[in-house]
Amino acid sequence: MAFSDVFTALADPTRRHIFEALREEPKSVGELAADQPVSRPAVSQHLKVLAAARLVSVEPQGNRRLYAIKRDGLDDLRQYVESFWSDALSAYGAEIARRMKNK
Amino acid sequence: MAFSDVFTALADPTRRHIFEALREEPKSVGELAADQPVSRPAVSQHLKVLAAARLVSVEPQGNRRLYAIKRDGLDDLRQYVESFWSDALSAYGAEIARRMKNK
DNA sequence: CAAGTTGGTAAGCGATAGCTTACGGAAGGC
DNA sequence: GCCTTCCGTAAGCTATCGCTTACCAACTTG
Repeated sequence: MAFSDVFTALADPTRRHIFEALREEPKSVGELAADQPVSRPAVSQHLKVLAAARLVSVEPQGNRRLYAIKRDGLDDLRQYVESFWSDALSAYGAEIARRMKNK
Repeated sequence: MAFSDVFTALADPTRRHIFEALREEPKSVGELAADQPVSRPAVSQHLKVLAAARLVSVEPQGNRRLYAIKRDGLDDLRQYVESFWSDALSAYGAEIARRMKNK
């Protein structure tokens, strides 16, 4: 499943910060690294993981490489959460019902 | 943030399987372990992580402990994804616009 | 009360994740 | 053609994760 890659990608705090830094606008690796407490190669490795999870896209622009948020990974995540929604609701209701019954 | 715990909890495949096994109904540790390729203590440790992320709830019932899906963690996750939605949409649109412009 | 379930915790291990430094290659500026 | 900027990759180290076995506590049942 593609869920696995997305969860793994967003589980790391540094990687999540990088991802969130792209909310405003597409940025280059250097710009992203400037805002993080880790080295530039580390950021580059994180971006590779984010790209594999289809959370970001790359577009070479001259000398630099512009990274931007990509919808695909977020779509997977959203779908996963939504698929749990009705189940969780019913389970939640059953939980409440059972507690009232036990009382 | 509470997001971190949720992402970390669902990043591990075994832990996600355990979590998904609770979709149907609340189960005991032994029942959960029977469906997994790992030992019972491993399942117990995974449940601890899931509980810390507020993804499952526990209720002692006699000799056993019944675990069930809890909404709180899923709520956090959903909220995180939703908060990205408009941004991702606009970024996506900007991306398309830029590509058309470059062409 | 003794024996059998059920499950959480501790200790220890092998594997992996994330970081750093060092290097190489591609594009821009002179 | 050089020199600089920008960035990806390789190698290696340390810390952490997930697993196992061993142990112990709580409850149930005879």
